[in-house]
Amino acid sequence: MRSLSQRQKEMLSFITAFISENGYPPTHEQIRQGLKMSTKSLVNHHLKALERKGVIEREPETPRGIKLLDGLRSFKVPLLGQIAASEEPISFTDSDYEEIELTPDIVKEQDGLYALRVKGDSMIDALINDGDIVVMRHQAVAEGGEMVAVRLKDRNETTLKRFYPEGKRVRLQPANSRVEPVFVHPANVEIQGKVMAVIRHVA
Amino acid sequence: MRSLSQRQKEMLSFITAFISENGYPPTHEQIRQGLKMSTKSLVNHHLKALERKGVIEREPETPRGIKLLDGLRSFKVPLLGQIAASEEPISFTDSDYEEIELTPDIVKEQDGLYALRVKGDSMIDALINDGDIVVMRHQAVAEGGEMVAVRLKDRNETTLKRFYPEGKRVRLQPANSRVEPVFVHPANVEIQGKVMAVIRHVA
DNA sequence: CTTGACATAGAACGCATGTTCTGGTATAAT
DNA sequence: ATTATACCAGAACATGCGTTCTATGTCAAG
Repeated sequence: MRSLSQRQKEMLSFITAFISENGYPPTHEQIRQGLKMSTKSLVNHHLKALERKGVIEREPETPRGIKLLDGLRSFKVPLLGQIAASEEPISFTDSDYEEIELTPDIVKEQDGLYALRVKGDSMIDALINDGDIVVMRHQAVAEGGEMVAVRLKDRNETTLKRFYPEGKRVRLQPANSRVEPVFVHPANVEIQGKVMAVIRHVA
Repeated sequence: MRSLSQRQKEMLSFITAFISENGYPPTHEQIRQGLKMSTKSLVNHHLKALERKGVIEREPETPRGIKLLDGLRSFKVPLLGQIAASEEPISFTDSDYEEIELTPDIVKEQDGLYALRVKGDSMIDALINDGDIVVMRHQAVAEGGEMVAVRLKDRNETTLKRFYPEGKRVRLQPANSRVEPVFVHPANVEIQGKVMAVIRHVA
């Protein structure tokens, strides 16, 4: 993005604040009043410049038809429940769930996401604490190196580890490089989802 | 919020998606076309109902004057640089920095926040991995139990731990409950900020 | 002195859009 | 049979709003 002049920055800032406050963009007249200009044609002039610089997009002849291109892009993800080593697999049919609001700076891809809250400290060798939120993506097969939620059928236990198929066995590698990997038979493994991100509330 | 009828849910869903896609709300005519209704007065009727149920707010006689009350609320935080055990304290004067977009579901309070990317695995006993992002808040003094970025002057080293003043010494408690705490003299400690959240990109 | 960029000013025009009023159907509960 | 609720339909009206054209001033660079 080319740099903006002082007046352009002011206009962009005004529009951003207006949208935050009101939920919809301002009219040219509202911008004119807000920036203490005497004419709407000056507003149009600056909006054209912001458009040329790739900062906004305008829908022609459309009241409030201004879109910020560097606008905020959050989205919501269902927080379906909890994950712990010893619990039953998560049920995805629950329709009465919380949601958490994420952004592309937390998780790039948005398809098929859900979140789970970690219960207990059994995930600590994945550097995941009790109470952390893991953002998952629905996925029943994994590629080598992906971190997944894996259910070990013989132990009736779920763990979060990096998954490496190695011939006749699977290596499950903890995130903490100082902890030894686990080796299991492929038939013993059920992949419940791929870990996309972890969020920890501290304060 | 009282429960919505089927048609009201459809309308709310349409408006939410439209705003996500376009950056501004739809007109009555756009809603009418989107929901395959034959008249704008029906759109007005349902919008009135959504308003009564406290789901939207409308500015009377205002094109696109619809505000979602459960709207998305993200904000941006400067990503000022890196934090590692052995580096110099972070400079806050850098004006040419990235930003990351967060939401109130990641960090409730928004004042005085900045983010740092962790470099190296020296924070592992705080359950923080190389590459993780810590969201900090400017704060030069800490209360007992808060997790802070602490600089140990004699070792010229920065660490993230929970801070407990205990009379003539300070206890620095790792997040990992299986790791022993560190005891230091209060004069040796310089608090650089309070840890608010940790974000790990996995995939 | 000329040119280009930035900022500014106002009149005029034409289209975009919200709201009200009157009227109807279907279903469920009383 | 009546009432209430949800959903629906269309005409008419009035206001909200974007854009163009013509014009001017200041400052910096060549």
